Amino acid sequence: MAHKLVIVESPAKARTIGGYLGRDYVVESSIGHIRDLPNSAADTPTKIKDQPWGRLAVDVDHGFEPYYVVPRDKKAHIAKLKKLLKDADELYLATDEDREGEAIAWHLLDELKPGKDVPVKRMVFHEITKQAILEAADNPRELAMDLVEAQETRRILDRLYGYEVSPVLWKKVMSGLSAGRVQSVATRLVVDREQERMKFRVASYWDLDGTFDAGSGHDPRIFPAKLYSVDDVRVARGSDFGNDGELSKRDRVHLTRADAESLAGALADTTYAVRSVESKPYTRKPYAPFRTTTLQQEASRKLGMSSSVTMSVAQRLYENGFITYMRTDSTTLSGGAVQAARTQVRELYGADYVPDQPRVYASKVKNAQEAHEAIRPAGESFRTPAQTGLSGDQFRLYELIWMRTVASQMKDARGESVTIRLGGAAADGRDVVFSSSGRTITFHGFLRAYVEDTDDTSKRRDDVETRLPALAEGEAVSAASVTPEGHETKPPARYTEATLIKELEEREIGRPSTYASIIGTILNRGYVYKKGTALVPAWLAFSVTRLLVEHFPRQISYEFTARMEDVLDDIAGGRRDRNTELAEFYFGSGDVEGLKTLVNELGDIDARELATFRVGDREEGINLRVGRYGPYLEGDEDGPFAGKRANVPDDLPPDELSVAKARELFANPAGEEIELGQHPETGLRVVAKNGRYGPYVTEQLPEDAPKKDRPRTGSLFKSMSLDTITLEDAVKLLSLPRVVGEDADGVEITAQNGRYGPYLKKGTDSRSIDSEEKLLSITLDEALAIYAQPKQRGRAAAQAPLKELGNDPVSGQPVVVKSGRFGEYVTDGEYNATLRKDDSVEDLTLERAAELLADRRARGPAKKAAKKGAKKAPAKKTAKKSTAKKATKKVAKKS
DNA sequence: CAGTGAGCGAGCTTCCGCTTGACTT
Repeated sequence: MAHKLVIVESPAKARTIGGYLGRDYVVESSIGHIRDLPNSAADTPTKIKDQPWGRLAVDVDHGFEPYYVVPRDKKAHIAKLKKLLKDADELYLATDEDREGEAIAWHLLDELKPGKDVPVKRMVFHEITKQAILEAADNPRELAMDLVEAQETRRILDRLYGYEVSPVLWKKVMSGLSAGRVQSVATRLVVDREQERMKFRVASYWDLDGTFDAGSGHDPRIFPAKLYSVDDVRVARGSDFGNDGELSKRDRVHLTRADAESLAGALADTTYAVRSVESKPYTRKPYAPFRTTTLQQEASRKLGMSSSVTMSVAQRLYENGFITYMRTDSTTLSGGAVQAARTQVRELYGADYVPDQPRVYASKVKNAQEAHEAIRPAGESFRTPAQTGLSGDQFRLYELIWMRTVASQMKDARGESVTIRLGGAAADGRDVVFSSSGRTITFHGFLRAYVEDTDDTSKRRDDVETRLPALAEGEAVSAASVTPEGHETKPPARYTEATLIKELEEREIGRPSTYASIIGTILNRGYVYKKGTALVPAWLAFSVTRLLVEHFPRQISYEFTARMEDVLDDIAGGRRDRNTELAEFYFGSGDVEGLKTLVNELGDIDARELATFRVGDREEGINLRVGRYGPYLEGDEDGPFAGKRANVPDDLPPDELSVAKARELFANPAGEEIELGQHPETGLRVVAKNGRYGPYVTEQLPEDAPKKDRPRTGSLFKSMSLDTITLEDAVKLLSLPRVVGEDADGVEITAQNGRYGPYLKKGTDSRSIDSEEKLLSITLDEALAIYAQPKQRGRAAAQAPLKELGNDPVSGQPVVVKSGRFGEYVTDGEYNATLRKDDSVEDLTLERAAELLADRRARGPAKKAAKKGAKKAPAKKTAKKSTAKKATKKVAKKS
């Protein structure tokens, strides 16, 4: 029977909506985007691979035309959708109403290609309630192609940014690194904050902490107050100092310890009078319902969940129908949800807590696309946490969301905040004022249900009460105690996952669906690491950020994304043109240099300079350098540490690398070594360390040993670890190479560990052996037996194929799968093709193997001599010719 | 930044945004 096919983005949404729409409709999901630019060479179609822009999959010379592919794991799903469409008489594209959703709708249309007799409609809704869905089905619109263009612009710009700038980092900093519009700015935020911390100079300041007695009859009778001013000049507090440790405000008196102590002494006999009592009404509005970022922040503060844990717990709640969609930038509640919340407030707290009018929360997020509701309990009436039957993290997160939603429809908290100033004269004639502030809450309102936590420990939570006595102006008060108190300013706090995400949102960088993964990216790349909950930048991030700031200032600027959003809005509104904008970004225009130009001009970037950071002043002569094996210190040629180097522990936060710390590291450059004891024969100290080639043991020669005496070393066997290694093991390792014996001609055979693993050596003839343990145990007979065998030429060749697939349709040669140095590959005897990411030996068919081989063949014979100059002539003459051609062509393109 | 001996298929890394998968006992 014919039906109408509705396609939404999320399977859980499809289920819900299917229930609302009834039997005439079949509701399916796209499961997000269904097509995208190929993300790696393996997925790039052969026909564009050899184009100069093939790596980008965007034809930058012809209108920035993108080449989309359906990812392998989506193919089956597309087939399913096509099948459903076959029996449909109408297609409703009901993806989210935002830029990405509009693009998904267009991709669906372009990929499913409905027949002319199947009308296509675009259906949009912002809340998943029966009424909203039915209305949406009755009021479809057309696809907004300008919005699709805006999304394409965003997609292409991100591709060009990421895939052009990342290779610059591979060349100049380290292979495998990445740069992108979002991650690079996120990293920069963390680096900039650390640099502020490094520049930070602490300020010490003092004040007086007083305890005052309001006299009997007052409740409370005793109350605290702090020194506020001396001779009408305000006493400096922490916020009055800048990061340089200097007072940043005028008209402040900076008290030292001596000042504070002498003033306290002079106040010993002072009596005080109330100078002023200022009372203001205190009102506090409830917080808006959760959106993705605020949920992540509160789950972090209240439940200690990381952003990724929060999202996956929320995902499960969503899939099981407990909450609405969790990736949203909207704080809007549907009418039904508002009613449900108000009902719940009445039931739980009484009618007094229900405001007359429902509360409406406008979005605070600048580039909000508001395709969804706020995150709230699902349904038209809310289940209390106890009614859900949930447990563990799901229960706790649901409870948080429920409380927040309910509280958002409660009355304001009301009360009074009071400031009391007490004045008195010191023995030396100075006039002093103490100040005390209190807060009383007369009606808690929403605070009974939910109080937001704060990241800033100096801020009071909204529900904290401090009661003060009801004093009147002129009333006399005595001091119970006046104590000098010392304080120090604190450096700006490091970002946590939650505060970094908050910062990114405020700067319009990233989207709800990506906040958690942005953190994942910068952690995975090694740009930042976590120390407790704090995000600490690695030195690598300093190098990368420096390169980007110096050479891609526009792209790495904090405003880049916000400006891009404005442009995209204009494209979506038909006021600007996609190609003009992309061309400006990529090729430049007027005095704006394009990305392409910047990338091409990078030959002169000095990688060494980029990776060098001065520690302390020039005179100290200390540099930190970011090396392939991590950060290390190096002395200036003309400085006190000339020629010296020292490892810097990977987990030493950059702001803790003081000059003193650097000197300490120079003094003990060995870094972390594990003391194993004294060698029973030589009496030398034996230690285990981590080195360039992994963990190893070595012995410490006496300081006065001649320089050419090298200490013996030995890599740990794979079966050993630095945690468990014993002196006994170490002694064995140091005994290598071991003399196994002599052959019939009197040539010595030794056993040792090398770059390619354990092996035997007889003169210049070496043979691999199969276990490291055998280095210690192999006998002369066994060794002679190995040498009696002819030498194997190459490990790969010696191994039997993993699988035989039959004959290749092109070459007619048998195709086999083998395991080699670079992983598994297929070969027909002439060409070898490495298996791609998604291939497995088990599932590999001859068809797929032939595809890989054809792909490989299309790129021509292996180019052996191309790189390091021809050492040996390649076996095949024909191969040599085309190799040379290929190589020249490539060079020409690069320059 | 410890120090080592052969000869072996080179080819790939990377962006941001949408959304959930998961071969088995």
